[in-house]
Amino acid sequence: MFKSNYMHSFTEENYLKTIYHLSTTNSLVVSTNQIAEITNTKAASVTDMLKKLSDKKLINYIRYQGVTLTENGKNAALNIIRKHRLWEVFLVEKLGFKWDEVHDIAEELEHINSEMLINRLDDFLGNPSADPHGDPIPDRKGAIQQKKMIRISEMNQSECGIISGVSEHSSIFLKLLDKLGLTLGTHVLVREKIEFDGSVIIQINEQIDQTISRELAKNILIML
Amino acid sequence: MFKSNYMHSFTEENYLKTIYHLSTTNSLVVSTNQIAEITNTKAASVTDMLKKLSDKKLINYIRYQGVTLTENGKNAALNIIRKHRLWEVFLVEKLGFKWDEVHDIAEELEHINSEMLINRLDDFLGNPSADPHGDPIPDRKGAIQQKKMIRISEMNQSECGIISGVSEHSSIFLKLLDKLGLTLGTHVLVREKIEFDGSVIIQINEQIDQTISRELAKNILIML
DNA sequence: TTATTTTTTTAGACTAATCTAAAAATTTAA
DNA sequence: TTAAATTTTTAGATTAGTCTAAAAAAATAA
Ligand SMILES: [Mn+2]
Ligand SMILES: [Mn+2]
Ligand SMILES: [Mn+2]
Ligand SMILES: [Mn+2]
Repeated sequence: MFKSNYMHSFTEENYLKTIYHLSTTNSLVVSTNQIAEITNTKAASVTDMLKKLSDKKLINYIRYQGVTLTENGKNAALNIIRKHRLWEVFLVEKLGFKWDEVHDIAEELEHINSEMLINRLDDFLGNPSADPHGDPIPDRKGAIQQKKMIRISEMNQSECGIISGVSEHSSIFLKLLDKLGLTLGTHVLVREKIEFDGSVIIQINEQIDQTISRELAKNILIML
Repeated sequence: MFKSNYMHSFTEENYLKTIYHLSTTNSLVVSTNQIAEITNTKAASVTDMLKKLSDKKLINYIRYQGVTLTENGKNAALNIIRKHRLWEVFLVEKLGFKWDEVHDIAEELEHINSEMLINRLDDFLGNPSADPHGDPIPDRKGAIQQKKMIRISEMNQSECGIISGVSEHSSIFLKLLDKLGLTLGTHVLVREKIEFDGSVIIQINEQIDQTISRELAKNILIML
């Protein structure tokens, strides 16, 4: 078993992951302040770390201009995300955790360093393609197959589909979805879109109708 | 779920575990140099840490006189050992690792902090009482049931028993035991003790006879 | 296009964990 | 019971990651 990639510290890994998430959800180029906000640090600390990651050739960094991940940096980030999501599957599928309970534990487990471990875990779980929140799991080469999903708020009247993901991962949000029966795999049909407040009336699993707020509709992802 | 014990750093946890192991295998009182050797640090660094652990009331420390664990320190150490051994069981039983491959990974996993996680893992594994090396697993209260075992080197001629543990955990030693068929659960009968070099002729599983060196005989533990 | 606001970086300091070298205490040996 | 050797502690530095305050650059507004 040979060591293919360099070791990065716990902290460096968290920065890389943060930059990856920001660059895929917002603009490709990520700013110092954005990173500071997510990592709960100050801009000055971020600047220090950006210099270090740049020295290690994990990011492309020009003063005052924001950063992007290099190929190496992107691979490192994807590997951490792979580990995070596989551990989340393990916690839910094997240990019986709820989907709103696993994130914090996975934040710790994602830093365990063993390629053999994570590949065997992957096999043990049956090589899942998505985590408990519907997020895709990169394969051992870092390839990620993004499914096309739209938010309920973007659906048209009488369109239907299956709940396949969420764009908000807080415990309070996920527990609410549980309560409303809006878990992954649920069939949703848009009955009516209320223009006044952005709320949406949906039919759940071809049975009851329910009104959900715009906030909810914006954060539930549907595969048509 | 309430937080019962304070958080300790990764490093503090490793010192506590080291002190526990030294105080149970050697004398109760542990010296600075012993700790330095196991933790791969220098005596000066150990002294610094001992002051910190003493301030936190995890050890009883008097300058120049060595340390013992307090009740809190012992509980913290046992909790880490519990996690280490449960993870080792998981790696072997669920992911198919060999007993010589799991220690280093468990050294990382033992620092994951979640009581809920470890208790669920315990249940998932069927509440095992020993790890893959035969070492007892403390229960969730820290209680440990030590089985009485003796080394092959201490057995008398024509005594027999079951291999139930090892007192050496290096990969090279464990792989050798595999090769010789001396894994946990193997039945051993002492045929003859060679005085000249301390080697022992044993019968394995009521079948073939084999001569093992004193070094081997000293590190294999038997339950009579 | 100049002035104001916002963002980012630098300067200097702090903490945890480590080190080397030297001093102090303890143990062992003569 | 004194001298020598060993062990342990202190003193003073170093590194990673963080902070606050101030300076510099960029973006926005007048
Ligand atoms: Mn997560
Ligand atoms: Mn997830
Ligand atoms: Mn081990
Ligand atoms: Mn073990």
